[in-house]
Amino acid sequence: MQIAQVIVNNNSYQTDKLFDYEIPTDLFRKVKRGIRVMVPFGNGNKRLEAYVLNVIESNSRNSKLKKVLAVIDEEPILSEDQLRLVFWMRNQYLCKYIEAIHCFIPKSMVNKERKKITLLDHSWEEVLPSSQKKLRNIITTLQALGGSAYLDLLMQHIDYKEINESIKVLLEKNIIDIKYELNSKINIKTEQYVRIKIEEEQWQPIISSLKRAKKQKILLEMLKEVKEISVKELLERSNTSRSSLNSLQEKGYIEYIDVEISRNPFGDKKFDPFYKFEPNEEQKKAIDQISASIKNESSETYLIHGVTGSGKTEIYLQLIEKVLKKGKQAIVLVPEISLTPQTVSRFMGRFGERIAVLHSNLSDGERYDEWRRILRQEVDIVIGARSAIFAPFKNLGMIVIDEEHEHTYKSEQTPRYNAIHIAEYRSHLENSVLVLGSATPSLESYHRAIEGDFTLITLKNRAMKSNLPTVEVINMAEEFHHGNTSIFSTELLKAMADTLSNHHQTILFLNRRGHSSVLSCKACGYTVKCQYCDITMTFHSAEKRLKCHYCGNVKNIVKSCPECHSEEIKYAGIGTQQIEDLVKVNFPKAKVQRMDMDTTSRKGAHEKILESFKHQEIDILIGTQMISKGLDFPNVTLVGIISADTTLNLPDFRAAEKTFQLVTQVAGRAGRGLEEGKVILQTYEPNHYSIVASTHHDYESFVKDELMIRKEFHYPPFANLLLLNFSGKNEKQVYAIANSVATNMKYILYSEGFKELDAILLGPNPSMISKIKESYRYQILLKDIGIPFSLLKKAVKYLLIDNRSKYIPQGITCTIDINPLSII
DNA sequence: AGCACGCCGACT
DNA sequence: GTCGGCGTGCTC
Repeated sequence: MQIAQVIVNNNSYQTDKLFDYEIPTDLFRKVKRGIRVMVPFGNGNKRLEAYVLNVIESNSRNSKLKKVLAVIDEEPILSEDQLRLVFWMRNQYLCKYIEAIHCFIPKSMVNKERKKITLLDHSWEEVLPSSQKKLRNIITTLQALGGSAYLDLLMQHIDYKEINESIKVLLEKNIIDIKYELNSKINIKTEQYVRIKIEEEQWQPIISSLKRAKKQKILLEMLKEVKEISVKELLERSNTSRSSLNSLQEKGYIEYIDVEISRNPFGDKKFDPFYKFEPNEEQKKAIDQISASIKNESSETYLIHGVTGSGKTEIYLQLIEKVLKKGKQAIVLVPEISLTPQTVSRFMGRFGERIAVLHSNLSDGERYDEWRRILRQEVDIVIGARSAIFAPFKNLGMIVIDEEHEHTYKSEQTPRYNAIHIAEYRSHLENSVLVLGSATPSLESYHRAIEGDFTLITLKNRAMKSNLPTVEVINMAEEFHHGNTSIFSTELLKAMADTLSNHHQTILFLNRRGHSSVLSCKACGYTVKCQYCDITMTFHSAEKRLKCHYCGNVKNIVKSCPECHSEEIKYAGIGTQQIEDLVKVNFPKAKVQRMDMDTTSRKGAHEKILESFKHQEIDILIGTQMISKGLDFPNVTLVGIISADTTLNLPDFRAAEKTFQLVTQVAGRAGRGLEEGKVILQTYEPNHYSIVASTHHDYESFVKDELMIRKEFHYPPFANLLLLNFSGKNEKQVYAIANSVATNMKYILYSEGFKELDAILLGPNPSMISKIKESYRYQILLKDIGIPFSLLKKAVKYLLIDNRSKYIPQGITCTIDINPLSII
């Protein structure tokens, strides 16, 4: 007997195991590893979609096994390599099978069965005594919904919870009918085509028979030429109507067929060709070195550390050309497509049609189309954000991860994977080259390069022979002592004036949106906080309202303090909106544009701003970290960093690294053309090692200092971290649960012989933001100091996965984050 | 996740 | 008594 071992499409820890089903003989040949099937599941034999992870042969006849009902796919939806990745991910990230599987499959492909309840035409009034109020209520609700409704919709209209019982009673009484409908969101977009069915020798008699049907004759003659054409096009070209075509079909001369087409997410957008250019010495060396691995199909990892403007993109482009020549495919990851439109357009401009683009604001349908294009091998290159690492290429030659230090490569939802981590494993599985690139590599990657895991390639010079900009640090404390209370230092204002008069462009950077992030009472110190989150509300001057940046809650501004009724309200914590206002006051004639989440939420707004900046319709561009990467505008000669301290002061072990990266990246926007660039960096901590290093563009010295600190305090790359997050509405309960997990954890580790637990387990502590959307948050941090990381993971798996129901009650959410990028 | 079963307080 | 809410345990 053949048995399929499947994972059912249920996102629950309790069903996260392989279930055995008998494969009926007629499905023997169709059921394979990686295919989807329908199976009966549970007491009611609810039909569920399931993924076949194994097919085994069993000698003993187990009559208790249920049978596979049907297969969904012709071909496996998950390849052998992808299956291997699924198993690996579950182990690595302690996630469920189904969570790993869903990474590989677009949402719109997942089938879910919905219960549809239909009222039958019976005189239910007689059958149901009027005392049965509940049942009658269900029926009247059903009538109001038009006689039939899906169960979930029906439940929204009825406020008691035990609806299933009543549904069952109604079904027994034959008052309603239940149907299961597959809520398949598969939306292969098709277009109707016609195909001619007439053989050559039949042609003459048929044509003569159509003497009186002029239009039909025209249609047939056109079809004879092209054999197959879309209905729409045919009708347009022939100037005929559908009815003529229909009568041809009735006579059997033609047939209609549905042909799959793709929606193009880029519409008719044309990309300027981006011509290949001759690489300089450094670039050429890098290309040659990596090409060798592409040629040998060795799964080597390269880390390209190249200063801003060193032409990393051109290296990627030329390497991809080599990959394509070998008949292989390439994946390019960029931090966030919408933030790097220039990079994307260069790829499109060089390679044209055979690229699929996966960015975060594609609709489900568009995402599905791109995925299909990849699967049908219509593209050779995928360029996309984090999730593009799962692109279903069959012959992968290379993975490029640009700006590899970016935190967006780490998923914020379970499974909390790191795309670099996945890329490493995937390149290993599929013998493809992995190329990481950054002007400011993450300490993890750089450390691994030093250790010899990655091959380091350094680019010291800018490709266009321009120099790196000079960076001038302004001590804002001194500025203040000299009587300048403005947020702009004298130097910055002067430099902005100079740049304006030279008709060059300025970028001002501040990593905080809104107008003011803190409103507080001068008299009693009260600060306005969100009622749902433990966070101060930010004043937005455009809407003249207060917004919570965590839950989106909006409040009117407070004119007087709700505590002491003082009317002295202080607006502190400067954001980009306020900068914009102040710039306009200081430079009334300058054309100023702000670019942050608030000005770019509309589709296409992003490109529009960059386009007008490119055409020099903007003198001063003000923005958040959105402007820190990928922008390449030669006329920008001044970059002003309003405050480097916002990131520096975060209570996170990566604060210094983030600051160095951000400052270096932003500074890199200046002086990319013929003119020298200048950066003015304002800070209250001019002597901090990350500030000093970034002013000298000295990555190596920063890394040296930072690595020493990381080693001393046992942080990555010298330790692995495991963060457990607990949240729930009842603060006391959240703490109690977190505490019991911590206690049990300590007990397990202690009994394994590890006595120094204070360094290994920290917490539970309230999270940095202790409340978000009315949920209280606590966390436990685990570090592998003097203990194998695998053992920590094993203990976590035992407590929070294998015995989850014992430790985590309903109402408490607990997430596991392996090597989080941030522990705040 | 969904569903059945069984316990228990709150009502006609 | 019994209705309905809620916790528990199971699904090949």
